[in-house]
Amino acid sequence: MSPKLVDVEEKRQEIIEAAITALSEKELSELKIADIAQEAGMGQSTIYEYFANKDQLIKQAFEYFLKKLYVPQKNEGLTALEEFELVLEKVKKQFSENQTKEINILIDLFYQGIKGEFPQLKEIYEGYLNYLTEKIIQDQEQGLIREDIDPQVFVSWVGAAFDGISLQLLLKTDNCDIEKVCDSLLTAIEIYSRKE
Amino acid sequence: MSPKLVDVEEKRQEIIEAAITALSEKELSELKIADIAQEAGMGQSTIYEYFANKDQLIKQAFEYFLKKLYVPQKNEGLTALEEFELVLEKVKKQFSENQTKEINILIDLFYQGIKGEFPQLKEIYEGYLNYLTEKIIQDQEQGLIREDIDPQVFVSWVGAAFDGISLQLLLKTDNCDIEKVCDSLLTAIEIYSRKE
Amino acid sequence: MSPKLVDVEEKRQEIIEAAITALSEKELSELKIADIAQEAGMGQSTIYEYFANKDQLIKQAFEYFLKKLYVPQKNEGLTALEEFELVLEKVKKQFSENQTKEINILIDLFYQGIKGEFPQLKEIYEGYLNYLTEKIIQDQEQGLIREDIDPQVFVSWVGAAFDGISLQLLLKTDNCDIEKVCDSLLTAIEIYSRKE
Amino acid sequence: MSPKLVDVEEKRQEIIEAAITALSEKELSELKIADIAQEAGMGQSTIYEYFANKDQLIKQAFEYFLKKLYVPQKNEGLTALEEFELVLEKVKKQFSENQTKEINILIDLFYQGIKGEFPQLKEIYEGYLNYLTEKIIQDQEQGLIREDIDPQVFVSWVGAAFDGISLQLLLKTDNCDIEKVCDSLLTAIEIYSRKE
DNA sequence: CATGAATGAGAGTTCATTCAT
DNA sequence: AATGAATGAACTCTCATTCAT
Repeated sequence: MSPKLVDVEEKRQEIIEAAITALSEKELSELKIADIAQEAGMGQSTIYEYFANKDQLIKQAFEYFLKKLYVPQKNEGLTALEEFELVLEKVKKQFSENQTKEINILIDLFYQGIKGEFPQLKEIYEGYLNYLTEKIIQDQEQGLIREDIDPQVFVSWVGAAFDGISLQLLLKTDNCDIEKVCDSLLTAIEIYSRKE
Repeated sequence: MSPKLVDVEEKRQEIIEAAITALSEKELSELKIADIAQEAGMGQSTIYEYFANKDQLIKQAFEYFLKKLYVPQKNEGLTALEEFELVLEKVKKQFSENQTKEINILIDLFYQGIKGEFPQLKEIYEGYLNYLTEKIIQDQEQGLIREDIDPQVFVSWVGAAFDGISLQLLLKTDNCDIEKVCDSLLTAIEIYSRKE
Repeated sequence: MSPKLVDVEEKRQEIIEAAITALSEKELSELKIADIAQEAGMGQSTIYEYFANKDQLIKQAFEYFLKKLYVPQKNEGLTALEEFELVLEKVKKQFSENQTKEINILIDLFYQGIKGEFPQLKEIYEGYLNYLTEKIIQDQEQGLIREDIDPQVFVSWVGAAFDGISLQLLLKTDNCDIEKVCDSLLTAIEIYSRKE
Repeated sequence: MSPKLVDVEEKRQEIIEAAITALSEKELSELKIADIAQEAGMGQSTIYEYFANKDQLIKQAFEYFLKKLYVPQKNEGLTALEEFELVLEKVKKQFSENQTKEINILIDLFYQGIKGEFPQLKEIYEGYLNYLTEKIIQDQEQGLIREDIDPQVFVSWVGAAFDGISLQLLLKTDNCDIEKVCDSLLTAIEIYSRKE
């Protein structure tokens, strides 16, 4: 009915995706509007038709990136321990060759999040911890995990350990074999949580 | 014949400290030479009498900061577990009100380190893990820790958990009580490592 | 859909011409981007849309200037001696009132050329000598010039004398009448080169 | 009688010589006060005790350089032609390996002179032409050179040719053998000037 | 709607010069 | 007299943003 209108939202996605691609190759502080425009195959000024300024664009790009990354993908049937294994598996995969680019964005994103300039990160992080907490509670109900364990507290350090392992991978410490570290951690978790 | 003589090294410290102060209030990518000069109470060009360029200054500032932070302070007498407690104590203290500023710098520093632009960080990080590894080995020799545990692997995930906890504190997740998390983690460590 | 389209090459010419105008009023080492921008009637940053940096701009300006100056304008029918007369005529004209500005640029250009920072000058200079050499050879074939004269050697000092005369004009020595000097030189050339 | 006074003039010479040494290694537009100070082995500010500013210093350095270079060294007994040969010999020698450094200064000096910022150059140049003119006149009186030649005019183009040859040497044109060019020029001069 | 072109504001850096000692 | 130290003013260059078409 209305005259041919460009789908504004679609165009925004296009730009955001270009921004993410660009971000995967350059760190945020080096990312220019020109880079994004080139990646998107459009003029710089066109970007300003869809975003008020660079900051807005970057923020929305991060948001989009996180949404895409954190497809809940709830594994209903799994126990907490199985879930933990899965998470670690995911971490390892993420650092395998073909996904290094996403990690670059994750780093920038965390940096912004920690600096308080991307508050969504905190929410998402808490969501992820809460999801794991739920799992613990379910397992406790099913008698798989000791009841005297505070699920939130437990998840907090387990999650922390996972993040820390990511950090070590990022720093590329040749401290030791990631495989063994994960196994050892999982063993500790199991011993700690299992009913007598 | 007797013009004012300045201890060059001292002046450098002065500027570096100004840079660190400035960094505690602004993130690295927003830090200008002008900020540092103002903080140091001198003209911008004076800074260039002591540092070749901004990059050099920043790098040396990080280095200085790390040196100051990581006074080895080896606690000879302690067992690994006691040492772990101590580390966590330190982490908690670091996040108490009056040291928030240092944390800002730590974040920037880690960001640079991960991005590969401050390789010293990796060394220091490995040094810290190695120090803990030594402790484990000593305790194994004294029969305090199970011998079938690979010290490096063990330290790797323990260290990771510590870092992850820091990260959670940085993100200010109100997930739960830090005190309890630390206790829970320490318990898990103890159960995992103790001889039958 | 139809934003203003500018012929990039044309714009470059515009800037280059502004640079040349500016150069005719200031010596190279005092020439600022701001001067060129003002002369061209645009913002400084606009210049950087068309040239990577000042050096590039200056180099291209010199190149452009030389091209404009050295229109081959080969005078097919003339003998070497007639050509020499013509060159001297040209030199004299160049120093007449309304072309003084171009001379300023020529000086800078020669300075750069001698300093080795504008190697094109050498090529052009050699081209000019070669052109004259050709003329001599033709005349030798036609029996107008003694065959025992090495054309290159001959041209070398004749060209040198021409350049030296330019230099004297530049220094504005009131040594004596340029007209007579040229005549005298031409006579010497003629006597030296003519067949018995 | 008076307390130990530094001989101001001596100190100035010292600085000037340092400037000249520095100039022989760097071109004028790249020469910093710091370079001169370093070469002279003194602090930058000391230079300002003896010279009002950089410009003054450079000008005096050029003046000093010229004075040192142009020791009249009048060769009383020689004929004009012999003198010409000598000059060319000098030119060739100047371009031999061990004196290239002085040439750098000469170039800068000429550049300044032509630009009108070093008027002394003109005087000196005219002095040199006058000296040669005198020679011609003497030879005419002795019947060695045709009387119908205007000495000034003659010297003008001969000098010009000499300068032009220097220029060719500076541009490093591989046009041809300097030796032969000089010989050819001298022959032309001789033919032109000799009495029947 | 799209965008080429233009730009102002500001960044890092250099260097002749001044000044206190 | 000598100079280490400090610096203001100026320069080149960058880039997010605006605007006319």
